[in-house]
Amino acid sequence: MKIATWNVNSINARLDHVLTWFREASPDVAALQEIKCVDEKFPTEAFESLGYNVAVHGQKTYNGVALLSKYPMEDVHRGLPGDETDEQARYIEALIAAPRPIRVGGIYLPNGNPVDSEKFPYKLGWFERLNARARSWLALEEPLALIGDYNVIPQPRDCYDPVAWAGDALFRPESRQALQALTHLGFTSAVEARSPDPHAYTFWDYQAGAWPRDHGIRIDHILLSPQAADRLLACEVDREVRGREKPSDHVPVIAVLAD
DNA sequence: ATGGTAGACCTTCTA
Repeated sequence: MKIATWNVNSINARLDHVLTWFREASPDVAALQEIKCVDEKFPTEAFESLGYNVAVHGQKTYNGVALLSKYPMEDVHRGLPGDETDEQARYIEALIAAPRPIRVGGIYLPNGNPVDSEKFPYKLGWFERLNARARSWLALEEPLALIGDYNVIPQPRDCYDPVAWAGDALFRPESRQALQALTHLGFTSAVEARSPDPHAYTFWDYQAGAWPRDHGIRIDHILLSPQAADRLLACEVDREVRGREKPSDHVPVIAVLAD
């Protein structure tokens, strides 16, 4: 089973680019972030024609997440529990009804910049809610994948210039610590476990020639519960996609689990 | 050199 995550930076501005990749890579399950549209504007039929079931948690202009699955999806939850006042569409989860079922959470974690604004505590609070959700799912000891744009650079080697990123919400100790705390609940990072690339960047800014200079960062992650990690065969970052026409600033990350 | 790009949407916010 191929499980993918991709921040597409507007699904409708990038539909041809995204569909081309889906035809090539043909993931069984995919989580999309930053669809930047309400549910009714999501191109559901285009994905259905490729054989996917579609679950969307959209929002006007900003954020928005979706799950696509070749298998039926059950027990779909939209929004991260723990704060009824949170109106940002950043989380969707479903039980993928494959022959060996797996629960998948699609994550678009808040950016958190600037750190002296309310956005940084929002990021850390969101992380606490995510970790609480993860803890309760892990207690079931079932296959689970929490995948998406975490907006966290885990280690200095995961960015081209750690000094340039010091102080940024994506690299602040509080952010890295929250990701580490989540991982230490019992998750395996698929990229760290299986990617041959020691850097494995997943994002290159549109500005300042970041892509041609390979000024990237690794912020899109696939975290697997022990029952899912036991089946991990391979993981890759599809960086070639960044060099195509009209790309997203993120590229897909794919994990392959034994069926 | 404090720049630069992209998307949604309508003037500025988010990333």
